[in-house]
Amino acid sequence: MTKKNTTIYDISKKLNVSVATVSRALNNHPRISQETKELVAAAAKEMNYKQNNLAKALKSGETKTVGVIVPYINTNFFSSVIRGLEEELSPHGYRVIICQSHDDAAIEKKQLNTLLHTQVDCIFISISRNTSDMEYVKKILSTTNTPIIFFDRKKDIPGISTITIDDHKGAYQATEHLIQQGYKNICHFAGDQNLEIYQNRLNGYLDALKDYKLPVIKENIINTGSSIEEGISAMKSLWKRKVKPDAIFSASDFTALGACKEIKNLKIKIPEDIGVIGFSNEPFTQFMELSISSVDQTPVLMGKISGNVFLESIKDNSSGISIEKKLVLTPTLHIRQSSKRKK
Amino acid sequence: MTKKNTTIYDISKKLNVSVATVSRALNNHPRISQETKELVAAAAKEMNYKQNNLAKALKSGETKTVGVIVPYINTNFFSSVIRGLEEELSPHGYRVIICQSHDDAAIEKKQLNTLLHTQVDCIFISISRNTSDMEYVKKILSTTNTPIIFFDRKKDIPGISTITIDDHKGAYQATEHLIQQGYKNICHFAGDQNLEIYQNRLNGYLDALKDYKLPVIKENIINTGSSIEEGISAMKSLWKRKVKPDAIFSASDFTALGACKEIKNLKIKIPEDIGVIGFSNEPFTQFMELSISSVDQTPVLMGKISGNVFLESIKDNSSGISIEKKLVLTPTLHIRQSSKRKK
DNA sequence: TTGTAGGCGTTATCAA
DNA sequence: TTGATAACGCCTACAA
Repeated sequence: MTKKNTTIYDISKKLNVSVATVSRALNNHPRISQETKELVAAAAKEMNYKQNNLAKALKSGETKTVGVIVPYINTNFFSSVIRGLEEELSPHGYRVIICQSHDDAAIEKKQLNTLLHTQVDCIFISISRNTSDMEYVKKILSTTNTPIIFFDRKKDIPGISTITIDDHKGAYQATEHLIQQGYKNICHFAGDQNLEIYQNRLNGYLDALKDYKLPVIKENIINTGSSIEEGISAMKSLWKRKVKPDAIFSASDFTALGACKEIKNLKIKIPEDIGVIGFSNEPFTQFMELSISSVDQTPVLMGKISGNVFLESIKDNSSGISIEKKLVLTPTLHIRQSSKRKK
Repeated sequence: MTKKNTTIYDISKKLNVSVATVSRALNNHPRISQETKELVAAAAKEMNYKQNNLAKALKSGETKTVGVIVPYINTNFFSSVIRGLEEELSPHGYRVIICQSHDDAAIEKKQLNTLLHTQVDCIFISISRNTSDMEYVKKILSTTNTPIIFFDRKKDIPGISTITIDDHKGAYQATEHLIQQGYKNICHFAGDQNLEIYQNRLNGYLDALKDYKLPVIKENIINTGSSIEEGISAMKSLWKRKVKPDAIFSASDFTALGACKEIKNLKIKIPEDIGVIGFSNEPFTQFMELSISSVDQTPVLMGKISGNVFLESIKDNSSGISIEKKLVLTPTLHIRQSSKRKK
């Protein structure tokens, strides 16, 4: 048996007033008598009235719902960003729909369209690895009013606000720290160069080397993904070289972990013989018995700020001006045992 | 400048047909000529038509959207369940709205109401620690058609399907394993007894002791939360006893980790002097240099099955029957270094 | 202070 | 095969 929800129409019938009065009373309209308001409120409660946001949204054009697309939701970084986003937006009455792209541009595009159909008020995206064609994003921008905001993994597109961390700086500081600890032959485990974040980490590494007059050696840049296994195998092949590295700056904590495991396996000493720094400050990096240095990306904050950029843009928009923001957060280097050679 | 979305009305005007025809053509209605369908499809594409799900939902009463409420989204367990949920439901056209209760019953109730306003087709909840009054949940059940499904952290309420793991079994197997490894004075770090999952873990531990004729010692049950710090302090005070424990079965991986850290600090040997097992199979448990044994809860699977229970209930409902399901998944014990004393 | 009525975009019923 | 129209539940001019 299907239960019917009570509507303002039901309340109006019961109280012998018009639906308009009920609607206004419920919305605390100034020109409704206190008495009526109380009457309506009582009836609403008694009849277990629940406002239908669908109808409201259809009328107002605002769903008070936003969408967020990430590669996978069950990673520390992305789930933390989403946590921040939810905590920033929820108090303002916004719901958050989550979508996974599985790091695939085709799925990402599909999810984007689904969100558009759902009439979300804003779409937050951290793009997938193989996203390159941004034409459909531009088309959405030019044909709809739905703002798109990129966080972390972005592309530069006019009209799209972005919230990122300063990957270059994080990488630079990490490399600089290794140099200051006396490491001289520093390798970099580089991530997918289709993504700006990994380009910036690589460049930060390179610039630190240059600034400290260390030679840039092409072979010291190893392309890896971000799995433990790739870290292990990268380390394995590195150690077969005649000239061995004395430090690793990895663009991923997982490859850094893989490297640590293999280093232990090779009976080399961390941090005496070789230093290691990762990136992301995954929880496990500090849990390890030999804790791993890493660069923190403040993901919860990134989520909150992303949400805030949207909220602010709504305010701005009321005055007809839409400002494109490019916010860059500062990462924090956490120095732990894996790279602290000097006491 | 505000861009207007094209509607079926726009298409109907352009093609000089009725909106009904457009709607039917778009929905591939059998009694529309192929010619018209193609015409409409072409116009829709050209005019960049995007269906408004809001209007559709208002009409049909189905939003194709579900809500999920968890304490916090950025934990491995909950984000993994949500991943599974999204992956099960997304192919069927459902969107997933995520809400955080911050482990607080009052917020949980608020989120529940928001989801109801949003007209979601189903609500998935893992209840907060201090949830006790289930009256409002029962009221929702009796006054709305919105199904509620509990996963992991549940209460038994008629009409609500639940998906859990067999915590008793997981705890029993963990304890049994410790016993078989020769440990005799096994302590339990128990979680919040307001939650069934922790009750069950405690009972599994107790039953294993009984079955193996080991004495049940009340002082060996330590109430902790699930933080590293509590694990450390619990271990600290345990080691001040005259009769010291030789194993810990913790209801949480984090307290287990804390115990391990303190054990190392006390210069005791794992697993020779003391064995440790946690619960949840958090990623870090296997990353540790001294890997920690733990009970895996298969969270992604739990999410998928939760989604599936909902999908099945829709099918069932078409025949007017709504079946309340109580599904219990089997956990898997992962034996690692922290508890493997015998070779 | 309150009521009437139109419209948001879709689908479905009843006609044609 | 197609068209006209009502309805989903709400809000809001415009009237009264």
